[in-house]
Amino acid sequence: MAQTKLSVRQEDMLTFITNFISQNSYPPTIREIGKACHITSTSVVNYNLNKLEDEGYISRMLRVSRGIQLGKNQASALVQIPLVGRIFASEPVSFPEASVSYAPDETINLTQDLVGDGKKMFALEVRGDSMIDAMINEGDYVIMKQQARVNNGDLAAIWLIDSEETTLKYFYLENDKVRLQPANPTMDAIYVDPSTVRIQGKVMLIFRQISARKTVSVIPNN
Amino acid sequence: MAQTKLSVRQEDMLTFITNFISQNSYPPTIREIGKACHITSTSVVNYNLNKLEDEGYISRMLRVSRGIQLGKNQASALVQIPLVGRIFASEPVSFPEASVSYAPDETINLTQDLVGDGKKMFALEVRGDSMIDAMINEGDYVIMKQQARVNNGDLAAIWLIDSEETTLKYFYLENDKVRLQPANPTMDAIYVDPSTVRIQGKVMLIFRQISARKTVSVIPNN
DNA sequence: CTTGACACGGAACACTTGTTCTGATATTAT
DNA sequence: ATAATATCAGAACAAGTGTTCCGTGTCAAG
Repeated sequence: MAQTKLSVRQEDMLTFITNFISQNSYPPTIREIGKACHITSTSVVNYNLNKLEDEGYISRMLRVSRGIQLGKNQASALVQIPLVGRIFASEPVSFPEASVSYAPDETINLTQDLVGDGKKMFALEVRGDSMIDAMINEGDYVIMKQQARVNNGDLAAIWLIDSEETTLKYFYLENDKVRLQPANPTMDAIYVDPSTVRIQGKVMLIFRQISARKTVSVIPNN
Repeated sequence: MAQTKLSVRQEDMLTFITNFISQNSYPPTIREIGKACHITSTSVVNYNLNKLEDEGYISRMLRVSRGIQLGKNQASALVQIPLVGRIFASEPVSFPEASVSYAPDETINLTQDLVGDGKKMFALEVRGDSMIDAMINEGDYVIMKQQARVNNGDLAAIWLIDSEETTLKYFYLENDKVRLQPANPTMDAIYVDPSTVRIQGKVMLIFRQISARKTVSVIPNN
């Protein structure tokens, strides 16, 4: 159970097992592992499998064919995040009521290692190109987690009460002033009073799916 | 192949298989199914498994122990994409040789509805902030597909022979000239001769994981 | 009634597969 | 150098496992 270093061969086996399972959705046999990792003897595979089990990377079922389970650290479980709508610049992010059971038209499947447990998270599609200061394009998807407090350095959706608009900026609380730092490093930060902002949520992930992009209307702008 | 109704026994088997997999993370054997569903003969289990396969509820691997896969409707498949390195601006994207079997240090798990089959795809982590014209930040991950040709409108990694650097730009072939359009709509396109560019690949996906971002060194730039 | 399709049970077979044993080689400690 | 430990290869065995064949019963159509 100690966290000693894995041998090259054991690393090899572990990655193969992981790939095999994600590809076939059932674990490989000892001989399949051996063939893939260039190990001629089943006993050696068995030997190293026991090592992997000792280290906690896998679990083995006694006398069960393909009885290999990945350790807790490995499994990249899926998370379904509801796509709740579009986000326009200068509009508040409207989160759905958490109380009502909600049936989204569309859900976005992501892995847990990207967004965590997915609790209180919603996906928004970005419309309009006025989020360039946040380095976000039209068509991008933003995964947000609804929360009223964020840590310093988080990219947050912030409702500016005075100007009545929402921006996505990195949030820093400094000396009783809130510094809102654009993601674009060439742009300047703005400082506002904490009472004039309301945190709506925190951005967990941004992604841009190029392949699905419609033929953009690009007119060379000279 | 028709969507006829399943028999009671087949329903039974299907629910058992589903539960078994989610509990053990490997599929059951024919005899395990038989025992759980009170079927004494393996041939009957085999018979009904084939029925289930005909109806599309499961897939079976020939002569493979525990070779049962749940139907497509159940899980959106995962794709593992190797993280092959970092990408700096003005450097050519170095794809790994497709011929050699390749063991990546790290892989990125994504769902198929985001990147497709994942074939010939590699993940790159962006270093340096000189890709702002492509609306890409430092720390972003770029999923690229290695290919020498792209369609008009694709975001492509392009090696500029003259200036000896790689840029990510939207690619348009127009009147014997190549128009390279920055993703940032406020920036101007450039026109080059087709002989001076070489397409290295196509960008499939870009994502930015905010939560994992290290505390950025942000000095207010007045 | 006869026929055929369908579902089932039992049994046997051949291959798969986890396990174990023996011995060899490499690495490290004494 | 010597011993101890770790890693490996080959072989063999027993149990697991998918497949197939044969026979029986049910039920609806002809």
